[in-house]
Amino acid sequence: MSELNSIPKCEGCSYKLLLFESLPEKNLERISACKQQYLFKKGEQVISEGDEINSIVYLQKGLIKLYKNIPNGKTQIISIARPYEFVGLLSVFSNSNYIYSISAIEDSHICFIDMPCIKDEIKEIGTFALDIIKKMSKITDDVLNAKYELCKKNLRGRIAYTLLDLAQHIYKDNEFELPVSRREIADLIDMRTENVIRILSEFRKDKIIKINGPIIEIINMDLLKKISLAG
Amino acid sequence: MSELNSIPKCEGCSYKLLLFESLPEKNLERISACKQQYLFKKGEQVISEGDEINSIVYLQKGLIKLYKNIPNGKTQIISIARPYEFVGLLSVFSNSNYIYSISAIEDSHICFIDMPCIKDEIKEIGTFALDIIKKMSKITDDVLNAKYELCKKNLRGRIAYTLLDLAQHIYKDNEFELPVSRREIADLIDMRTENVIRILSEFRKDKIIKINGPIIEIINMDLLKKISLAG
DNA sequence: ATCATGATGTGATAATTATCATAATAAATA
DNA sequence: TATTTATTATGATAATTATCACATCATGAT
Repeated sequence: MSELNSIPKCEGCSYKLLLFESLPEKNLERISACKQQYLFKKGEQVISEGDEINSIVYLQKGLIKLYKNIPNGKTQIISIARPYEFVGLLSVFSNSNYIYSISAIEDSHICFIDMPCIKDEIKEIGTFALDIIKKMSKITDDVLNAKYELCKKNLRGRIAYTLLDLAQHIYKDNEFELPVSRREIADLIDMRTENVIRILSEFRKDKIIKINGPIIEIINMDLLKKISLAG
Repeated sequence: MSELNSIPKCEGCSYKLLLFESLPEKNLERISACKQQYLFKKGEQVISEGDEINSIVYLQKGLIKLYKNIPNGKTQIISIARPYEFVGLLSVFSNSNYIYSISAIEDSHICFIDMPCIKDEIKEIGTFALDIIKKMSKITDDVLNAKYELCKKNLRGRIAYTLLDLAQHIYKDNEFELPVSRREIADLIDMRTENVIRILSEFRKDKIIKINGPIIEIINMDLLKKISLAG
């Protein structure tokens, strides 16, 4: 983790509109004064389970994963998130300590906004409060929907769903580099590493995808969608 | 659905403290003026998927289920909720229409509070906004955690988990009447009806539970907990 | 009362998924 | 560079779960 040398003001931030559009100039300046920005290298830990929650985590650039360590030495990945997604809002208002960990899976710019500042603005600016509520509701919906979708699918359906998610929502390209290992995909969608590998191989044999090391290219999108839906 | 003949004021409501404790008297009176209470008989539908969201649903007495109808004629039960749980807050702020249905699985008193009223109070009373945010964060956490727990368990673990949830959180008694059919349990925890029935029979044979028609009694709590954890 | 319907219950079998074993390759480390 | 170590990969087998088939019982409709 290293501090970013030039710390821009929130006013000029392209993400302002997403969370702070209802905040007047004056209040935005106050927010701007109580935030810190850091660069996390790929693999670096941003938050550890149990850490005290004293800020809102805001991903500006890069890719992060939220995960939990579960008893038998395994890991449950809750979500992989890119900028604009605000997964950092998950459960931060109902707990005093994080119930999950966050780490960077790509070099990431992360903005920490002091929680007391946010709360002050929520209390003062009603429309901002409503905005935060709306955003929270949205991420909850998304994470929950994804989980419900995944849970009822068979393994091939889960892999297809995940590849589609990466291509369509994360990278917006039919060709992308897998940001996580096969084992981490397994941790994300509740299956065994061997089966992730096996099914990716099957998809390759069935000419649904091409695999070049860590690069995946979807070459039969329709079939992949069909498998995801049917799964 | 029938209107309750005596509509009590929010001031005297025992649930006031849970959601409205930070609201001054004056504001609570306004809330009280824009709410309606109804009695829903067991089996009656409260909300249909697609309905416009124009109020907050507040369960005062009884038991409800949230569910979605999924393409192939099946049903996905999202949650079974009792009073004090506020599942009605799920996603109501990020959508204009319900993405799930709600029906009563026991005779239920349900309070509908007009959404514009709630929003007005959120905008006006900052601490109330924070309260709502906290509550939303909490239910999200709970529903999400339950889903994550369930997804990674095997079938026996899921049944054990569900029985424990009913005994410990819903009925607070080791003996209770199953509020839903075996098929509905299957819809809740992503498995087949036959397997729900089969595993309940196994638990009976293993002297973990007693089954008398719809009445279930847990007679080996320790083992049930062990199965839930190991699953 | 009779019939249809759905819920419960059980067995047999098929399909899916996990586990174990083993190897090749890539990445990290001394 | 040499040597671990982790990741990717594939096959064989065991365990789990779904599906099908059928029986019983309760419930409501005719």
